[in-house]
Amino acid sequence: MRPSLKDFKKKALANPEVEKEYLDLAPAYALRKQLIEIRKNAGLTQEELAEILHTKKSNISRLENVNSKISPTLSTIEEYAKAVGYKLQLQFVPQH
Amino acid sequence: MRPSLKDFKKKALANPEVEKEYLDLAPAYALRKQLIEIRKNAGLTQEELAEILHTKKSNISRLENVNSKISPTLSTIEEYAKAVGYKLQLQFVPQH
DNA sequence: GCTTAAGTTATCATATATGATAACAGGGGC
DNA sequence: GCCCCTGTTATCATATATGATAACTTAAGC
Repeated sequence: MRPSLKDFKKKALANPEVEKEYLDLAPAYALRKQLIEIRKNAGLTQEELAEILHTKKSNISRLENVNSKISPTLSTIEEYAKAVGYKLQLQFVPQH
Repeated sequence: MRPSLKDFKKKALANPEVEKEYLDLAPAYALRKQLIEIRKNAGLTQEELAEILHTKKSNISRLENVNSKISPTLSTIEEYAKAVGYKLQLQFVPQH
């Protein structure tokens, strides 16, 4: 029997309730999921997107990866979004 | 007679139409204006906000300044927003 | 089972954002 | 006029994001 952290995550995220908590928990996680989603919408692989952005697939992976500890710059996110046909909008919403 | 770049900017931004073009032109500019706006809404000076964020007012100025060439990290913006009572929301909107 | 495609992880080099300090500019109040 | 408050700018040191390369995992296809 192998370790099952990945399995756990997969199953947990398949549960809509857990999913929501997961997204609420850390906005950074939500970002990664959105990035992946819009890239897939564009029908691109990490490698293809990397080429458009003149970088390498490993860097795209790092950007999308939930386990990543980096806090990307706005321009990185903006360029990523643009490359897959989206534009980034920022909104500041008052707390409560 | 003194150079009037600042005057020009002040007058230009006072014009609603120019204002809109200005904001459309570069999202980065819009960001700076929003940052200043939410800080003022919180009734804080740069120095007061700097203290909350455990940094210095010169760094806050750099962040807010339109002439700044930096592309801040998401965490920087998030922490700024939180400190003045807002939360940051990211939206990816399809082009056209 | 092998191969290929897609994504991950580790590592290092480089670029850039951030922190700190100091000096300066402008405005308002007195 | 002189302060004080607020924000700006320049500079340097440090932290961190990004780029590049290589090796690895996993799944899908045959």
